[in-house]
Amino acid sequence: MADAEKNLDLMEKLVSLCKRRGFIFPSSEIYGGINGFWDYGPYGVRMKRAIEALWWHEMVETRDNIEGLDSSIICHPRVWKASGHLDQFSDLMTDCRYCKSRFRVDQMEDTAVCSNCGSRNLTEPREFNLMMKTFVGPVFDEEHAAYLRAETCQPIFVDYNLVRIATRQKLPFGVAQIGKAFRNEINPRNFIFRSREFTQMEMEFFCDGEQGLEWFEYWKAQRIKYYREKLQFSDDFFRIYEHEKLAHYAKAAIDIEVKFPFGWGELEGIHHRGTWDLSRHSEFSGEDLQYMDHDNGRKLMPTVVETSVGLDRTFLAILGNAYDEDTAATQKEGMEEDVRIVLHLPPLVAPVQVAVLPLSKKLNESAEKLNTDLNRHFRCEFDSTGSIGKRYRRQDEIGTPFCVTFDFDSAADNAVTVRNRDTMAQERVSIDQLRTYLENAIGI
RNA sequence: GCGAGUGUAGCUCAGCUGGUAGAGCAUCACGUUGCCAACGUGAUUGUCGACGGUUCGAAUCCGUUCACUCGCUCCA
Repeated sequence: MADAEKNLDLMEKLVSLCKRRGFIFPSSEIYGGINGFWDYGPYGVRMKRAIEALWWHEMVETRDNIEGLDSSIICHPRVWKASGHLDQFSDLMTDCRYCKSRFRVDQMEDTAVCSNCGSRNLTEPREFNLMMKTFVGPVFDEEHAAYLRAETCQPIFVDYNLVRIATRQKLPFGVAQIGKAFRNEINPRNFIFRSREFTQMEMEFFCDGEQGLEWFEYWKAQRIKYYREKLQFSDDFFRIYEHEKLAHYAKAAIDIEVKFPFGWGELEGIHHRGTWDLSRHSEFSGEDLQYMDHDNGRKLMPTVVETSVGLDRTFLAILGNAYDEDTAATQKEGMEEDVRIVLHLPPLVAPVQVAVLPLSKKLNESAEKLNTDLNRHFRCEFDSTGSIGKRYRRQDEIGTPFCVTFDFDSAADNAVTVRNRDTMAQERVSIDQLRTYLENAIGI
């Protein structure tokens, strides 16, 4: 099978598995769906929150100089004037009906003629803006227009000084935020890779411009380490793309790209944004956002180094990387082996980390008690239906790294079998040691 | 937004030229089994994506629309 075909196949399998097993559903499905919107089901939300928690822990909780923020989704419209989102994307566009080219009206020499084919058969100019519009208050007129944030970083810049004062942070320090952002993408594509409502995990690091490039290199290294060690990405699964064309204010920018089922795609951007954002907000708000360095009596506009990740894209990358089909022994008539679908998810983000399975329904009571105990420390699931083999396969398909099987000897020897998802090997573990054993295995 | 393809049970799909719906898997119950999708018996499941038209009759033909996939386009 050709690579492209195989990859397409993988995407279809992921979409199907996600729906079937409750990871991700099309939004509003009973009404026919709505383009560019997705719902995270029971297993999906477990995993999504686990990824969020992992990022937050790595970026905020384990660092003294990064503060958290949870800003509103709707901001003052001038925020988007200052950021440039409103003007740059309020373009009037026209399409040539003949050759299908599209032009910005303000860039055309003659607004009645297609510069590509010379046709005069053009559509009426239409306004294109990627920001989602709404109205604040009950009156729906332009004076009350507002926008859902197109990225989570702008409110960080807007609140930067309040955060600094409240926390008494000195440069360099960062502010992180996880939240929804909205864009009216012309054409949402590739499952949850490009949707109109998505979650970003962003951290803006404020520093003295003289150290900007050093901090850029620092965060680049930190983020690569995170993907290698925490999400277990191998070196052939991700790559660094260095921007050749930089925004006028930026000094450096890279993207971390990963191998999605449809090809390489951006997962995270690490950008040196200079003083541009804070300068713009100073200018538009009239508020002086400069920083007073009391150590040397110097006043400066902080430089920003940004790390910006798409949570939904991380989710898709992890899923695609984890999906595997191998073969395993079966007792089905006339068959030696059968296909086994397994998600090799990193245990830290697996929706179910430990499945507790009684070997027989006769053992339900004791096994349920064990499940209740383990549930306090891990994401657990109890299942007693069907044969034990079937239950193992069910767990494989949702990526459960460990199955704990309570059997007929367990009550007597106070031990259970721990079955490994990846190797299918089993190990007898004392119930007293079980929590420690699982914590080590999961990497908590 | 343009072009192409697809849409039938939870999933994968079959339903030829119109006669009002099927398989495998999954799910559930009971029995059996006791560590890798075992077996037996039984059961549940559909506005055939939506709306409209043609027809005595539409999953099937026609139109419109919605969604998904791919290629353009877009992606601050």
